[in-house]
Amino acid sequence: MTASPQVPYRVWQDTSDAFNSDCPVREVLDHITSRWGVLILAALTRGSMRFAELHKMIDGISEKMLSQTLRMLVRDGLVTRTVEPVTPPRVRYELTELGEGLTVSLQPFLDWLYRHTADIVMAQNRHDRDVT
Amino acid sequence: MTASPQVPYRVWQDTSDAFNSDCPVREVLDHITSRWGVLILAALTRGSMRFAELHKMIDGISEKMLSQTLRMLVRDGLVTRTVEPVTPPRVRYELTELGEGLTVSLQPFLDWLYRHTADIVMAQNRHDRDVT
DNA sequence: CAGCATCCAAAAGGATACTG
DNA sequence: CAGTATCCTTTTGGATGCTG
Repeated sequence: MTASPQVPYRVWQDTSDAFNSDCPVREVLDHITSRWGVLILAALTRGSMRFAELHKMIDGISEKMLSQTLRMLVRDGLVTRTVEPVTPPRVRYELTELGEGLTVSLQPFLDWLYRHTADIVMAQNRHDRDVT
Repeated sequence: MTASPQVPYRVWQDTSDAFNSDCPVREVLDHITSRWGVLILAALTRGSMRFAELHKMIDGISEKMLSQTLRMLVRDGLVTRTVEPVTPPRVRYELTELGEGLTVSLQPFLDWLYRHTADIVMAQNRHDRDVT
């Protein structure tokens, strides 16, 4: 983990490690677990979506963050952006094959989340009661 | 999704939805996907860890954020904090059963991450070349 | 050792106004 | 419609110094 600090980061296929802040794995993790990343990816599992649809579906996101996060996901090759040449413009966002694979891998976590949020809220209440 | 806005949020078991910013599912999602949440949970899958061990293992985290995120995870019932009454103090952090279940559900995602970070970096390079 | 408190810098994020 | 640009606020986070 502390080996060869003198050479620029390169052979991350072998030595990669999300615990290392210089490793691309860490950067990608940060992108996906960014505040709106998982929610946008989850929304797109329902199929192709337009900007306004995503904006309406994901409660609380601003246009700025939606646009910003979508650009990042497109750059990462997880989402495609397709402009239909009509007026007014119509833009469709869709998962790539890579993005599909990612959402499949996220499914167990999302399932867990829905099934255990109740447990967590209970734990929070218990904790707040005990500590206060 | 927009039903009964006049009553305080309550029946989230049935209507829960991470896309709703008022839903506990969303809050829990934010906790887990907070900047250091996944990394700390992943680190603890290797077994019980002391504060300094976590600090050393997770590159780039400050003591403040480590302590802050650990407190949140303890409150959420995902991690236990045990103080051994010796001097100097020794504190062990460990996954609870709930936390274990969570990390199991995160495993497919982490596996995907390691296997596909290369693809994402390639997509980024392609994108940067094309757009610039 | 395991932290908390404080202060400060940086980044994230929201509101608004505007454009092709 | 689907954004971008700007400004501003809030949050995040790091560095430092201190304690039981």
